[in-house]
Amino acid sequence: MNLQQVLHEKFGYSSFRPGQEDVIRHILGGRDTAAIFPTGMGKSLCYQLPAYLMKGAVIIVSPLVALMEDQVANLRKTKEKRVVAINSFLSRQEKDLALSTLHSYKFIFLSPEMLMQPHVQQLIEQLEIAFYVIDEAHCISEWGFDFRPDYLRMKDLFSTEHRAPILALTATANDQVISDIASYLNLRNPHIERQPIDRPAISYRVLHLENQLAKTDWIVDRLATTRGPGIIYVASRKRADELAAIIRENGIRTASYHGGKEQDERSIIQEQFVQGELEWICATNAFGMGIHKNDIRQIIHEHLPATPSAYIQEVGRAGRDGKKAAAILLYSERDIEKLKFIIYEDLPDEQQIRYYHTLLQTGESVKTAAEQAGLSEVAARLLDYYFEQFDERHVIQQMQNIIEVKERQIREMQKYVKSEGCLRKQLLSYFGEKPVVSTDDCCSQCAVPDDSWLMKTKIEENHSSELNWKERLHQLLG
DNA sequence: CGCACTAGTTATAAAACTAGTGCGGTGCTTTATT
Repeated sequence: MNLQQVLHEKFGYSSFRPGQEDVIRHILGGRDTAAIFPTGMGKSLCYQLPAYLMKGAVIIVSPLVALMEDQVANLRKTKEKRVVAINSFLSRQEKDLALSTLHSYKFIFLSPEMLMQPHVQQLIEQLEIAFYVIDEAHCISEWGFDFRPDYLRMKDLFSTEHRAPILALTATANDQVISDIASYLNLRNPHIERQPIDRPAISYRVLHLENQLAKTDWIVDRLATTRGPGIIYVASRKRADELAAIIRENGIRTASYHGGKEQDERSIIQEQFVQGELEWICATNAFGMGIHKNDIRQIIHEHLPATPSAYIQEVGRAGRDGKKAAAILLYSERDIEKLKFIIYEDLPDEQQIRYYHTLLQTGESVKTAAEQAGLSEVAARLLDYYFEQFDERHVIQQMQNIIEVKERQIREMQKYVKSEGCLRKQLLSYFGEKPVVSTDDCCSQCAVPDDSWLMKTKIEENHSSELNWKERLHQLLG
């Protein structure tokens, strides 16, 4: 069957977006492929379409349960019934039923953790598999090394001689991330399909503000005078709640979003934001993946994100409709230390590693050994993975490598906020790119920022309270 | 590390200092008990 024909009949599109067709042809030809497309450029089609032209099931590895559920719902909307997501949302019985009837599904969604469970793997081995999809594949780099080691364990599974081809999908990847993806998915002579990540509609701005109070003032003023929808990224859960409350006091529809909230509440908030019932979201970096909203106009960061990739991704959620959007980073010198603390907190030091290892060797259980060595759950899980691979000396070395990589990324972010040249150029250089076209409203280094297009009309402003936030807060507390 | 917050001190009344303390992101999974 002709690709165009399937595109039209099954998906109702008349033409492919840039890169899609190439990716699909390579997968149909059985070649491992990595596709780096900016968000909203139709990555899902790259696996959905070839699935219908090939025999067997497609296994999709997804980082978030919510993301899986979302994709399942989307496929069901297209009248596809042979879809299943195997995860902790399912009851014991539902899970057993799904696993015992795996062969009847065309699309099977799994987390890396689920995929790596031995009994799940046994069942998958018996299936006819068209190809594997690793959705949001940058998670291998972002989470694999220090948070979710099952992203690295997948390497074992994909190292078998005759395995189905792999399609890795992501929106953002520099050479290092691509190399991690290729290595940990064991891609063989992969085809790399890359679309430029530069988004000319986004203008960049860095503002140096002395402390949190100054930032709060700036944000409140900014939201009183300019329009959303927008996202404000903050560094802690507590701060997300607090800032959202302050903004709400000014009569602006705002909610907070972070990992400390119940799954249900998170879905509702996300949905309200997408529907336009909420104008602003104050969020930690938990917010973002799987948000389909085209008209986000502003992304404000109250703190420095940990990596350029994180920044590009968070900022890339704005302006998907191609219209203008503003990316603003508020920066103060002290943010760096705080950032480092959060990053290193979970990583075990040499002493802890040695002590933990000794305890394990003397027959102590993983749990008590971790407790006695003062390791967080995350740290213990990481060490278990690394001790599967290396001896003690190399495990310590690995941990040092992780810290070095993270420090390098923080230095890159410092280069960005301190850049005396074009911010866009500086940021893109990390990804080996240059700006695609020259834009009038490029960044705060190239020109004085022009916010006229974002200004609220008088009527909109009058909806906000006349009192400033300090007075309101005072009233509340007093 | 830096910050917000609390309890105690000062010195004779209320508020202003100080020292001590707690807290800080990202998500999958799942066992046995209430």
